[in-house]
Amino acid sequence: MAKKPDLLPGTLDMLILKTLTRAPLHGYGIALSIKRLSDDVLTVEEGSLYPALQRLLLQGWVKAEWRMTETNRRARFYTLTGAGRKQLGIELTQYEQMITAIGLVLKDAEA
Amino acid sequence: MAKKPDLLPGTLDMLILKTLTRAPLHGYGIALSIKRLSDDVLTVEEGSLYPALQRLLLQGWVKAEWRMTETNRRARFYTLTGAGRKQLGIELTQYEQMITAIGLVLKDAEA
DNA sequence: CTCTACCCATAGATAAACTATATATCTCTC
DNA sequence: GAGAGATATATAGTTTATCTATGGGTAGAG
Repeated sequence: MAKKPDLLPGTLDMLILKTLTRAPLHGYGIALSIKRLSDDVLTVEEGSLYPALQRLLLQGWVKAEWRMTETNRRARFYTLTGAGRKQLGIELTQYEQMITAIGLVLKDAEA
Repeated sequence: MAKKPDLLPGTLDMLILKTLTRAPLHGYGIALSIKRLSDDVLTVEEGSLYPALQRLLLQGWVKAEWRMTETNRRARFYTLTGAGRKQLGIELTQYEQMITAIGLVLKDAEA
């Protein structure tokens, strides 16, 4: 059974951090944002999202605050910290390096 | 501790299959090939490589044959099968789709 | 005869993602 | 006012991929 992953493993933290550079968001909003920005290609399951947010909180890369949404529901809003912004930079650099390297391997031409 | 992976998780099978489109190779040669083609960015550890090859064998995507290397050592040479070539196509498509989608999320511009 | 490069393979730990489940509220429709 | 559906958080348990660590063994160079 060819099961398809909902995202490239290892990229979720980066995607969340990047999403938060645009504006503070609650978890559900982050998931929606990533899904919509990616034209429905990337789906962040709840079972992946909330543990990831806990991770990011623990690392001090985001901070959380309970507020009310526009639709009048209680939700936990996450904001990127300075350390989080720095971490995002690191992860972006590593990611670029990785996909460049993968591109080299996938290229057909051999010297 | 939380060591970073030497490659993007989920891409190893694709990299191995692609490497085998060029020529049959033994495990050690596959690892070397990926490392060199990627300018030493991607390193395939043996503990990742051999289980991955077992996986590919089991799926019927490669077949193996004991032969002698140029340096006169016994080695197991892996050859891509028809099913493996098909699988590679699938994985390449999914990979492209993923990194395109990730690119959309990482872009700064918002409509 | 020792060292390095070559070669295979597995066990166990770790981490990240998934499925499934639980809870709860708001809004809209019938 | 009942129910559906979208909004919202969270955890337990499972799966899977990768790493670390270890174990074997051979060829050739010095």
